[in-house]
Amino acid sequence: MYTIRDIARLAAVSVATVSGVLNNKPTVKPALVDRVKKAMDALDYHPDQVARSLRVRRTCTVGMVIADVTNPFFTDVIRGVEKEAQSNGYSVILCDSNEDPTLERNYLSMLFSRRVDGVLLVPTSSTSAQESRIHKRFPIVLIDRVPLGFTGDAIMTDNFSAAYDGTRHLIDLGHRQIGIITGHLNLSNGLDRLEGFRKALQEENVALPDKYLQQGDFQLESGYRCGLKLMQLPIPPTAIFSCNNKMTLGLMRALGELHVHCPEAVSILGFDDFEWSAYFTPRLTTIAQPTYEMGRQAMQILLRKLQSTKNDGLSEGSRVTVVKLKAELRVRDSTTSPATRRDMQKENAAIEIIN
Amino acid sequence: MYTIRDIARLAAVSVATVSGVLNNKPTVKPALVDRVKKAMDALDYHPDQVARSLRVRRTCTVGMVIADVTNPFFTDVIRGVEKEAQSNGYSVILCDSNEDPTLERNYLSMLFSRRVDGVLLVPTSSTSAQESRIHKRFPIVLIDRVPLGFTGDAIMTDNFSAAYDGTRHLIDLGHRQIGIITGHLNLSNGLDRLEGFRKALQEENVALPDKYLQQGDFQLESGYRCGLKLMQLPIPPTAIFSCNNKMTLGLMRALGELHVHCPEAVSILGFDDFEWSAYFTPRLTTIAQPTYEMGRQAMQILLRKLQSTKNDGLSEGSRVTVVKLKAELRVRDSTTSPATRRDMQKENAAIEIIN
DNA sequence: TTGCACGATAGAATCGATTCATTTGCGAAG
DNA sequence: CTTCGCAAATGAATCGATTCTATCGTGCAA
Repeated sequence: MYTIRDIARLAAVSVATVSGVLNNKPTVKPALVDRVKKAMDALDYHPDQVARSLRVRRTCTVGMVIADVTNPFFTDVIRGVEKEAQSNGYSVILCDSNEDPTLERNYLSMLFSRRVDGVLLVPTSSTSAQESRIHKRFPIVLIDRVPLGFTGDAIMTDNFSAAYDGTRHLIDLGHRQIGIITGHLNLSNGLDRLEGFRKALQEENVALPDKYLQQGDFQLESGYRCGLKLMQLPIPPTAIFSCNNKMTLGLMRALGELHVHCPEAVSILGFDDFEWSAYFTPRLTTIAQPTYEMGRQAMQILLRKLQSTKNDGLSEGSRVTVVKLKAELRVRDSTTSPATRRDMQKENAAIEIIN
Repeated sequence: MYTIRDIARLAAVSVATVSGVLNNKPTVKPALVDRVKKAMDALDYHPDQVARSLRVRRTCTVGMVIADVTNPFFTDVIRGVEKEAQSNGYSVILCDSNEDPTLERNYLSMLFSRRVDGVLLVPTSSTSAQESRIHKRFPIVLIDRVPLGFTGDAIMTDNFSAAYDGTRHLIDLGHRQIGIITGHLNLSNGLDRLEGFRKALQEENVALPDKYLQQGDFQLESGYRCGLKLMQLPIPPTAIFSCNNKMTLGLMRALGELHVHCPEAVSILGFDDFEWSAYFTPRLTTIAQPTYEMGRQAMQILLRKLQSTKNDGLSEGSRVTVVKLKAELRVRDSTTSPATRRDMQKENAAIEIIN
């Protein structure tokens, strides 16, 4: 393993000159640049970034703490982050907190010891991101959700509007008995989606019976459980809004087991689109978040903060950025007007008679 | 930001003593350990891992270069890797090569500069992992696939047996016209699956017409294209084996567009199971790879190599580990005996008359 | 009482880069 | 011909840990 001194010796220059070449300082004469570069090639020299980081007090590394790598929502975000990081010379240390606050805390602590320049965080419900001690360590940008009362930098979908638009779609189709399976309500994503849903109902004077509001926790199992509850009510809803992808799957399973057909018997609107959702039967109507873009912009916000803390003459670093991205409603086959429901049932009846 | 010297001063000991406490060397007297720990708590001191890495020539960081973060196959692997790394005090730098050899090369170079202790790599088809220069840099463990003639450490599914078993399942159901959509054939995963398929056919003297073998590239688009070709043949196959998850989706789209019903008109066997595949209609019969386990064991193999190169008195470091994990055939609804096909078509005909 | 051995602590060198303070070299001006 | 100034190159200090070597102090034996 060669060092900068080996290169200096081989090229017959000082280490300072080699360093100058590495950082293409304009003061080094072209002739020397050439000699040094030849020497580096000859020894297949790659400067040690660890040593460099120690000296310049910057690692060009960011930490990313997410809740679940296997959720396609997050993997799209990761891809955006990674792409943007890579093209700016940054690396990403990936951490999976598995929605566990203790693990999240440990990861943040570890990332601090490794002296990452900043952190992208999908916070757990009782996140340590709110503690001022953590914030003194490095810039943090939250992704997807923020705890109530959070005042720092963050990027997320405009969940309120997204849920509002989706619900309007159901109402416009003619639904008046609409159920919802919510997520956690102590983080912004869960709460805002519920509020957007409520707003749309209120505007059209559609009632929301207590039983039509089922609180889940964004996990598959809860979608299944809430789905069963909703469809086993004396008067089941004619449409259900499921607040994330995993709960939608649980809901689908519940419908399957109860032999409730979608969209004939009930319309389903899911939050989160994913590559496969167009292959379900029926093809799912979903609210698609701009996942890749969210990751990309999250990294951009973080990079901007890193720039401004570097030349900290400006107090730019203290300005707070909050970005809300627009979601897109993708209407497919799982939502139809409740009027057609009766027609379809008639058809089915006819078929049954034949069989 | 405090350093070991601040702690030493506050605790009125030498830096060597503080270092001794940090690395719990047994020679430090309990009384001093106490004083030092108090000082560390008081200043919220977290030792700088960058400085430590420089001195001990070890970063406790590994690089992971994969082909596509958004493919659920890889995310499960990542989770296994990350979990195992975390519980051994290692961090993972994630890189997405996007199946691009140039990008792969750049990432490997960057990881070397960052002095990662080792690398987990899902190689692209013309990977640089075969160059001896790369291997001198750090231990590498390949995941999922190896290039032809590769001789280093690797972990993957026993693709040959998996494909053989899956194909037997189709034959046992009574299929004799079986098509296949293969992946790339210059990496082991694509080739071994084809060979396993061939073996099963040969054993039962089932012919494989040229037209029944369609070469894809593991991407969705190729599954779609090959699916169209297969089902538009004068005598289309009664069953199709699709060699990975994305191509299976493309195939499903092709079937949809052609209004070919599965499993009535054709049985589908997919490689790669994923959380959602039980929610497709029909529920997909798939060959499930032990993804999480693959990631976990990949990291274990790498850790073992790191151990043995550390105390390099032993030449253990030169022994090569190749692990092939068993896959599991998950029979669901997309594969049925071709005999039932005619019955179903009759049913459909009946329904059409009614309508 | 003195000397020696040994365990515990201290001090300084080290890892490999960057960067500051100097020195060197060269050309122009006096 | 000397000197001044500026650009280019050098050498040493530095970042914050670890670790080697030296020193200190204590207890035991002669």
